[in-house]
Amino acid sequence: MKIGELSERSGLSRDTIRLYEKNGLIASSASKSATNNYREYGEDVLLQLQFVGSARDVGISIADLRELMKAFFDSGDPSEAEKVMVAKVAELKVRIAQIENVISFLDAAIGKVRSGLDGL
Amino acid sequence: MKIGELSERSGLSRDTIRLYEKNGLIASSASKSATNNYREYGEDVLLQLQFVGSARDVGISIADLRELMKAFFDSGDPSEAEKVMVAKVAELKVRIAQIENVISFLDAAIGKVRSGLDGL
DNA sequence: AAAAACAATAGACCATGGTCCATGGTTTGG
DNA sequence: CCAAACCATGGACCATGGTCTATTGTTTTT
Repeated sequence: MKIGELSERSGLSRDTIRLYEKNGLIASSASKSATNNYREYGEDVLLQLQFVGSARDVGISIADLRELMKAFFDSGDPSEAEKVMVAKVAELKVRIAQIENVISFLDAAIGKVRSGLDGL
Repeated sequence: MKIGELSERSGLSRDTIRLYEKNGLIASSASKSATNNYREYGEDVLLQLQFVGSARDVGISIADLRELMKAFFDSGDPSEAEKVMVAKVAELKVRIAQIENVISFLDAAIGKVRSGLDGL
């Protein structure tokens, strides 16, 4: 498919898709084919892009994502690839813990406000 | 305490602290006192700053944080304050779910790599 | 074949969140 | 008293991640 359809289906702008491609997060295939130099994407790229989108939403940087995608797709060394991904999972779990921490803080604050409401 | 000590104790740079103060995340107290115009902070600000630091780490924007801090400290309307905080907690829970989603994705990828390793 | 829709590229532009720097005033310790 | 250490301010600067624009080329559609 061409970038327009991919954009449509992934929910990412054409510009963003091109940016991601330029940064090595995805790859277009047969653009070199012939007449035009339009990017051509397979269905698989849509999946990749959905992952990338969620990951970006969650704050994973483009640089990290490049590393991850590269690990998964281009890595000659699978054990190295695994290492990268496992590390990222660990990082994300830490992040969840941090968020839970912030939530506790807020819950406490909410409790305080509520008791203030009830109390006086 | 003065900004240097607060910086020391909070782990945030002086510049960052000034930035946060300028953006209404914290407030310095008695600077208006007399001779100098040095910022003066109470112990409470250290706590606030620790919260702000964690929240920033977790990706909460300065703008959102201003709203939260304002809700908690300056709000005339406690029920409104509560609303803001509850909303943020909900948002954070969504974020956790998103991260868990990304983790699942990565776990699957790791599984794939591993089976590739084992299989061949 | 001509208009409308789509694509490419490069570069400008923007917001966010910090850091760094220059200048100048204040404190503090020796 | 005087140097070192600290503080203030404003503006420059930086990275990241995206969007927008202009220009030009390719398809499609009628």
